[in-house]
Amino acid sequence: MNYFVTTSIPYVNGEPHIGHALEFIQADVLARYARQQGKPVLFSIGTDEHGGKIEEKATELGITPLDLASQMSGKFKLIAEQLNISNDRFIRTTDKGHEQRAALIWEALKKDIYKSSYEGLYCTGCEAFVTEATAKENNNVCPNHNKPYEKIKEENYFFKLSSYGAKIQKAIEDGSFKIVPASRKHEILNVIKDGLEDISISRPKEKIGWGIPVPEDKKQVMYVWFEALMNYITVLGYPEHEDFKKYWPANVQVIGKDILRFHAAIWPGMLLALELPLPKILYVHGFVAGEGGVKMSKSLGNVVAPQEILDQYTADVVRYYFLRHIPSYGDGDFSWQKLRDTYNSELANELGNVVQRTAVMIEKYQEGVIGVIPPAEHDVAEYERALEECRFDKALEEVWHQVRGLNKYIEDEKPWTIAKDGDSDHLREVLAYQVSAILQIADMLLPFIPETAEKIASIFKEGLIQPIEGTLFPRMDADSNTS
RNA sequence: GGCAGGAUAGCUCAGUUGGUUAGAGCGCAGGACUCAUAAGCCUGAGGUCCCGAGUUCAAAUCUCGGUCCUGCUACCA
Repeated sequence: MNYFVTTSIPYVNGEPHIGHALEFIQADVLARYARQQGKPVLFSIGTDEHGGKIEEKATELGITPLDLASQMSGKFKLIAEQLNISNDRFIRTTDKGHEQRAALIWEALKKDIYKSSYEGLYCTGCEAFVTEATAKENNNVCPNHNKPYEKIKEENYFFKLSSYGAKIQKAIEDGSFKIVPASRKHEILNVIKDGLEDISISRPKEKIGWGIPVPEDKKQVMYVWFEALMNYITVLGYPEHEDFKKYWPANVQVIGKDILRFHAAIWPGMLLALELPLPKILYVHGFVAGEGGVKMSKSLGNVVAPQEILDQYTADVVRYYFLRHIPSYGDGDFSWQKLRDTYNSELANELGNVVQRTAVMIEKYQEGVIGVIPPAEHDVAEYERALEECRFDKALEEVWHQVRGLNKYIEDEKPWTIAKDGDSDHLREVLAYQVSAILQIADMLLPFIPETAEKIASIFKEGLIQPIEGTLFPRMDADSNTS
């Protein structure tokens, strides 16, 4: 009954990008849908703030790592607000609560943690070791950071992930830990089947100071990835808080395809070691490319920040585009042209107009009196199934099927002709049916474009048309936006 | 190299266990209407279903071979 949904927590190393926006929006739909069904919901998002990269950047800027993290975290928070994300919590890994509880988790994992020295080639940019083969392939220079690999020997703590591979595999295979889409499930099973290796989970403090101290070892801090994953339960107040008992395991954890391994192998390993249940569903979205499916990159100059889109369009428009036109199970792309076409044809012409024409007819022919609205009658099974499978695109297609159906209904019934013929009973019946269909559509749209859905409902709910200011989605001219 | 997925209309894609004339949305062209945001509705054009062979009464669908693309993963010197 209780419903817990999370997004991954973005690393505050970079500005919020379109992929973060997508993830926030998708998770928000799940949260709002669950609330609509009357479930107690907890929806958390947040930011991941420790690690060497933050430390370095802060040093460059001459500020403290925490100041930098706070600044960046604020930007993610702002984007979430602008997108009308209904998160109940926003966790920062620098929150005292997270830091303290991370230490408790470490203690609880102790039977699976051991110390060992590790020698290998390391990239400070990636904060990761690479195999010799990889290093050779790249001529000893990390391609991501353009820095030579350093040969280092470190004392690290390790987590016995290898002990949990079989259990994780079983949970994925039997569906108790469901990974969608299925292609991602196969992908990770392929990795797990070959056996999971123990992972390094700490760094020497002298090398990376910006992190959560390892309990009882002042010389080590927790590896940022290991500690960041813990946010999903520290945010609930693991281990003692009521919320933790109430909301864990998560119903859905929303992540991007680039961090599948962390969430489908390491994280479940940690949970199993803690003797906690695994999340029910791990939903993996794809990437958003730029125009023509070309990857967004600074050097190509085709990067579009969520902020830029929000400067020109309302949150609902942005939400709609991302949910309907970025395939829920694959990669998609963003272009201003596509956004405007979508806006005009789907939101303005089809949805906005059907609301408008219905409201106007009731005002014109019946002084705004709606009369008895029949109950909703369209089958929503497909819509519901789509949502259960995190197929946001498909769910919206189902809604639009109804929007189109309604426009067709109006053309078939021709209320304006009925009005001329003076058959007021029949006219009232037809218009009330239109309202019924619109209200059902608004209901289905509530998790997706909440402001619009509420506005639509408000027009018809009182039995008398309550006009709104302007129109829902005024059409946009071809030259009204460029950038 | 291994594993997985893909190639269908100008674009994005759907095509369930093989079964008449291969579909939708967008875009494009034409039409009738007038309640509405010059929106909506109707009609139409547009396809060698990647290539080749095979199985079958029948293949977009199944088999084999090939080409190209994507993802994951491994490795050689």
